[in-house]
Amino acid sequence: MRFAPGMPIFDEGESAAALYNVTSGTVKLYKHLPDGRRQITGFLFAGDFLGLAVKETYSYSAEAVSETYVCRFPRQKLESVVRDFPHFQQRLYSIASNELAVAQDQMLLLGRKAAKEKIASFLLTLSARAVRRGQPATPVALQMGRSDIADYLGLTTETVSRSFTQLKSAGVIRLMEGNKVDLAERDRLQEIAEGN
Amino acid sequence: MRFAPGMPIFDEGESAAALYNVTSGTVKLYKHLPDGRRQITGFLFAGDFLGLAVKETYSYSAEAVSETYVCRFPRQKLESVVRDFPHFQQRLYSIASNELAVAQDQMLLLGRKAAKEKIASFLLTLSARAVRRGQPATPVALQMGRSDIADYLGLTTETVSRSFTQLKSAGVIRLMEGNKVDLAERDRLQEIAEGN
DNA sequence: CGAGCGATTGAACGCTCTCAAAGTGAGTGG
DNA sequence: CCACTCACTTTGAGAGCGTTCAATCGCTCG
Repeated sequence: MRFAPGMPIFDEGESAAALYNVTSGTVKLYKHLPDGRRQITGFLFAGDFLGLAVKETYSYSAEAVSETYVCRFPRQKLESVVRDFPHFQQRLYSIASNELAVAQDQMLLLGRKAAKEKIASFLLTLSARAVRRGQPATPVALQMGRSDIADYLGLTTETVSRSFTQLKSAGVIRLMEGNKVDLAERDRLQEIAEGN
Repeated sequence: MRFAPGMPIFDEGESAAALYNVTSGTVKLYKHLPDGRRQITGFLFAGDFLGLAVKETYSYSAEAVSETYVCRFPRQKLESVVRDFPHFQQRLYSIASNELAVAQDQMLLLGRKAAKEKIASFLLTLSARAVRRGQPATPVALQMGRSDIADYLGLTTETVSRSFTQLKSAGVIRLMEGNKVDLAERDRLQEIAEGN
């Protein structure tokens, strides 16, 4: 299935009818408060899964950030596959367990890191994930806008922008055309991410 | 196994040798930054599991908050049980998937809620979990100290204390002896938790 | 070339933190 | 039984970081 930028893949509360795998592109997962405040709980890239849920409905919304292709596994079929190949269940557990560890790192970031530390951590995480997909560690391509980054890190777009500027002024990163960021001083960025 | 208050159950980075189930008591899970800042990622009560990890080492530390009894399942044995009873694998997946949803709620709290909203949400969550364990919805017993609550909600002890005082002054809650909190106006508390 | 959206920059405010002190309660020993 | 200690909580005052509100900049697209 193809999704254009900004298109919803599914919404919080919808019946959880399928599991998806991102083939290419970028997806964001998010939750809303009644008054409109938003928290993005994760960005997904090629190879990532979404829709892992035991519940009857999705507990978050998913939306394409850039042009995205996903592979859809209807829940019924998935369940029959799992019955025939118990190994798949183990794989699902492994994925969920891994996402849980990522979520806990993100809690540490949201609860205890300062703005500049959040941005530094974010860039390093994106870089590491790019490497895992076989892409170079730098420059990092930011598929998402400042407002998505802000809602992911628990900040405002203005603070995100200011933090980027500060890191740029310090020579730690370089903002390039095409919304790419060159991690000029990766070690220094690592130190900043950890609070030094 | 028995753990006195403050005793570590396992530490981040340790070899993940076992899965635990809390029989009685309270456990906190947390992560540290190099400079000592701490984020508590969860509190566990009777019936909750800890140590769900596919990785070789634990990605967080676990410590008893009150006197706690846990049931320990060595990983090896667990794996053989899972091999013989594939249904267990499904159960593990279900638990992990559920914790993931809880973690996402917590991200929304940490990233987007104000101090008073965080406290209100916290009290309601504790109450709901107490009900699930067959206990009354109110009063809620706070097994953990202010500093643990602060590190769970991404606040300081002072702010936690002040927020409690504000909610008390507004008549929404009542602070009782034995570190119990009476949710006098549950509806109002719910509204505050959601930002109204 | 103008419209429009997102990003950046600026100025001022306010929520939460920091630092400090006082209050409270449980446990200990005289 | 009471004074004392120690840890934790509460309260106060002031500062700072990130937000809010607002304006400008820059790019893309029609």
